Amino acid sequence: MIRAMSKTSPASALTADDHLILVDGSTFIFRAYHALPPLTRKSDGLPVGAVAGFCNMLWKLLTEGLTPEEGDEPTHFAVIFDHSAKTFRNDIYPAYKAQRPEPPEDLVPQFGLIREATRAFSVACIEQEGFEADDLIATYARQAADAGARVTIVSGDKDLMQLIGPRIGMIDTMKNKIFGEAEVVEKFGVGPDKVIEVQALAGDSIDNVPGVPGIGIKTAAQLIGEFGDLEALLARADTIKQTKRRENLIEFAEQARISRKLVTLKQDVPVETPVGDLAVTSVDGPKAVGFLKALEFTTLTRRVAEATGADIAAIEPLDLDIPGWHRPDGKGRQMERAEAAADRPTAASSAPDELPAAAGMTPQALAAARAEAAKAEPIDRGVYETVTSLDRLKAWVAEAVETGLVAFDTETTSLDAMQAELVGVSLATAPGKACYVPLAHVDGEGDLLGGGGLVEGQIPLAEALDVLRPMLEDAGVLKIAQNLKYDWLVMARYGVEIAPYDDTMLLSYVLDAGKGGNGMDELAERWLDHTPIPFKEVAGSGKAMVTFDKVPIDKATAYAAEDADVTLRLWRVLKPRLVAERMATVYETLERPMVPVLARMERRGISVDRQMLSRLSGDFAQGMAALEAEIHALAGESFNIGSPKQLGDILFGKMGLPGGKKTKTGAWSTSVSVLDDLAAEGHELPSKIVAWRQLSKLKSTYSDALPSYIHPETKRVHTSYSLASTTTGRLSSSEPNLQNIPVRTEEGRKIRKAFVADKGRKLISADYSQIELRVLAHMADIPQLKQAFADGLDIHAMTASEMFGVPIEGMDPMVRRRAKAINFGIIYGISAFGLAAQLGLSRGEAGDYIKTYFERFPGIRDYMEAIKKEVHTKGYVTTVFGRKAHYPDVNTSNPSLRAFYERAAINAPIQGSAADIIRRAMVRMDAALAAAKLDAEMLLQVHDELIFEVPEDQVEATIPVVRRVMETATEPALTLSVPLQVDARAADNWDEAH
DNA sequence: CCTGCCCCATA
DNA sequence: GTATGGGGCAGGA
Repeated sequence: MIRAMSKTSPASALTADDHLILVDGSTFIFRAYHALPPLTRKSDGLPVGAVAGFCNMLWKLLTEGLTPEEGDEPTHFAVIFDHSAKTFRNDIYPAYKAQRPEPPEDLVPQFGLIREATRAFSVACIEQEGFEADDLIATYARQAADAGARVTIVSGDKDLMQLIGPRIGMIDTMKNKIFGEAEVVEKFGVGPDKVIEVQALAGDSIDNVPGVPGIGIKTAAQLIGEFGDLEALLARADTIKQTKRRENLIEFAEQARISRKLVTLKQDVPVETPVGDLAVTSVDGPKAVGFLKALEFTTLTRRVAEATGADIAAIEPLDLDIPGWHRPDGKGRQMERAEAAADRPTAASSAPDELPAAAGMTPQALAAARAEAAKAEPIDRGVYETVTSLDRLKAWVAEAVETGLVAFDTETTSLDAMQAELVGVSLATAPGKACYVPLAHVDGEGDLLGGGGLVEGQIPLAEALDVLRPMLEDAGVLKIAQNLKYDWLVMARYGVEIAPYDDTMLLSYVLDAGKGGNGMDELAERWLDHTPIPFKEVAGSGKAMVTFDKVPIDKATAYAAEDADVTLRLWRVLKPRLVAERMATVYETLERPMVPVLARMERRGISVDRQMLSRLSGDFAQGMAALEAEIHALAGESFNIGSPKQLGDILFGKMGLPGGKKTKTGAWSTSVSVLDDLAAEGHELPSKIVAWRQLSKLKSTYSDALPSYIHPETKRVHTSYSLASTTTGRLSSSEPNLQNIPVRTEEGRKIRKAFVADKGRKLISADYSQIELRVLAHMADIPQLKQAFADGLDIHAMTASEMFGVPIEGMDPMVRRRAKAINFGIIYGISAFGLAAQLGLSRGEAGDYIKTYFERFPGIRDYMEAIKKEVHTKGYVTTVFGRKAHYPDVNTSNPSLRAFYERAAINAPIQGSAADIIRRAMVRMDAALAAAKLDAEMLLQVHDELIFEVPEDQVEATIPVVRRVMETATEPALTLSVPLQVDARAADNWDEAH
């Protein structure tokens, strides 16, 4: 039972018979707090849940050791705590663990209590200034192991895994999991001896260990496996093939070295208490019972009293002095606290929370707790259910309705939501509680004869939809999805309109734009330390790839249910951050409502004239053939004009023309600007190349490609908008990209002409005039610019007039052109280098222009300096509506990279505010048109332009409505100090409407 | 077949 | 000088 004092002083060295248990007290208390149900002292509501968990664990380990077997009790035992937040690591890297939020209010009083508990059980309670608990644990473990003793570390902290070895084990009592070398390999992909190398590369967002950007645990393990250790890798970083990875390894080499220092535990702390002094002594019964009685832990008090022979009745409860706790004076308050505590969501709870769920917990604390809990909870794909009966589906739906929230995901036959056929759906109602409902899986064995038949045991699609539809449309059930627009579109095509909803991709985007991707796999790595099954693994890739309906149902369940499970877990991490980080309004006004707006636009599509494009392709081909013949004749040989390499050899090798710019990889550039310069020197060939390139581009990218996107049923082209792929808040368009349809050249505009209204209808194009300069004038508060916009002046001419002192009347077009280039340059975060390139000036001349500009508009320079300062201190900048754009690497020591991030940061609030404004207009547009009883349909968005299709006889009525919505889009949240101006026109095709 | 590079279309 | 997506080529699988 209780081991009597087994060692006498001097208790110096341990022996091979000894067993040292080291409890990581600081981690334990946080994890116990989040993992265990909240508990308060009956008499006054003192929160004691974590302390109770700690005492139980301590007692069990002291009396039983790791196993209930006789003789497994420890000979030495210590609980180690962090002394204070600041350690030697902060001298190496000031930001280390700087992100740590304040602990939750109801945890604070438990810090002292847990130390009291340790002493009450007569166990060594160790902490030492300047060192983390981990370093002390490392030092003691090393000393004991070197002496031949067995060591068990009680912790769930991955940072301690580097210590694991033949004599040193680790156990997570909270999860009942033992960590040996195999578990370390599973977690880090390398053995314990290489863990620090991996951590140095991968970093740790929770502890603020920077690592190397773009490298996570997976990549780090692979690199370390290949190169051996960090230094070997850094020494040969230039041999890494992936450009971005190579650059990052080179650029962030020092950061990786610092990270390595941060994660390396110190094994030679000059400990104040010698390891021999950690010998277990018998528990002082009355002392322990007095303490437990004070906390009103009845069961444990009785158990300890029995084991030690102490008389409970005779022992007075200890009078505890509890810092951080104020005994409430009224019973009402106690009840309130107790109920609130009981309400607190725990890791295992599935309480639907629109927040705040936890009284006494700040939003920041809740968000931090959720982040920690999410990583602590393992994901077990084995528990997912395959739903094959209507009854089970009804049960899941009932569960979702009861819970009030459900993560939802569709599995389909295509990535294109407009073509995708539903194959199955997955649901999750709580972490780990997820299912997959196969609906249209077919026999994978299908050869030419058989196969293709529906797999047995699936619920008929129509019946399943009838059960799902009420839940998916139920206003009382929050549907959570990752990239909901896709699922929304698919389900809309099956007659289901999902609402209300949250989208984890958009949550991530609104919180972390610029910090990395927002895809599910990446988010799962970042927030759950989890790698979901790759799609490749269930469906194959390349030629062997099959559609999801061919995937065996058991594999499909593991994959699909996991997606719903992961989505739900991500939501539990990300949603609380909205409030904590003050981003709820941005999410709710600029992101979430865009989902159905864009989905409807995509579903409508736009008509393109296939015959017209086909003719154009023929014309372009003819033009190219003619030019090709001339080019080959001039070159004196036949070569592939489309190959920049071959072209460079001809121009700068064979023909000996003077090369201008070099490309990144050292080859001569053959870009238009270089070819134009050569043409200006009188060479004939380059201009023909430019002409050929233009035709080639128009043909391959547009006239050949666009018809292939015409939907077989709707006969229209349906682009896909991405809401979350730019740092600034702009949308992007792909498959096909309809945001880069040519407009600048006559030839290019022929493509645009092929975008047409259907018969009896017109296209309306409405675009904001100079919206970015107007936004800049407002944000930087520039009097001349504001006045010019108020007066409706030509802004570029006004700029030229201010700068060069010439009258606007009869201005030289060249002078205006320069001013225009400068205005654009300002928006892009101007540099003399860039302006010189744009205007064909010397760097010095361009620099003089910029100087003059700043003298005339000092407010612009002040604004730019303020933005730079902001991005360097905060790591992000914001738009007028509060959207954030993050630049985590802006503080790099690489000067040109740093300047690049600074320019991006200057541009982001301008571009992003304009993007916010048009988003607001789009969110309101459908309702405004409906209210005016108009049938206009919004089809496309091109950053500052919206394209509608309208019945011919409604054109005149529609234009004013569209214009009003767009021009007043900032209201009522914000009134700009400059007017917004919208130009709108209608025509049969996009070119003429624009 | 995949990836990086170059070039180029838009705002 | 900002923000994107995409086609063709070339090299390494």
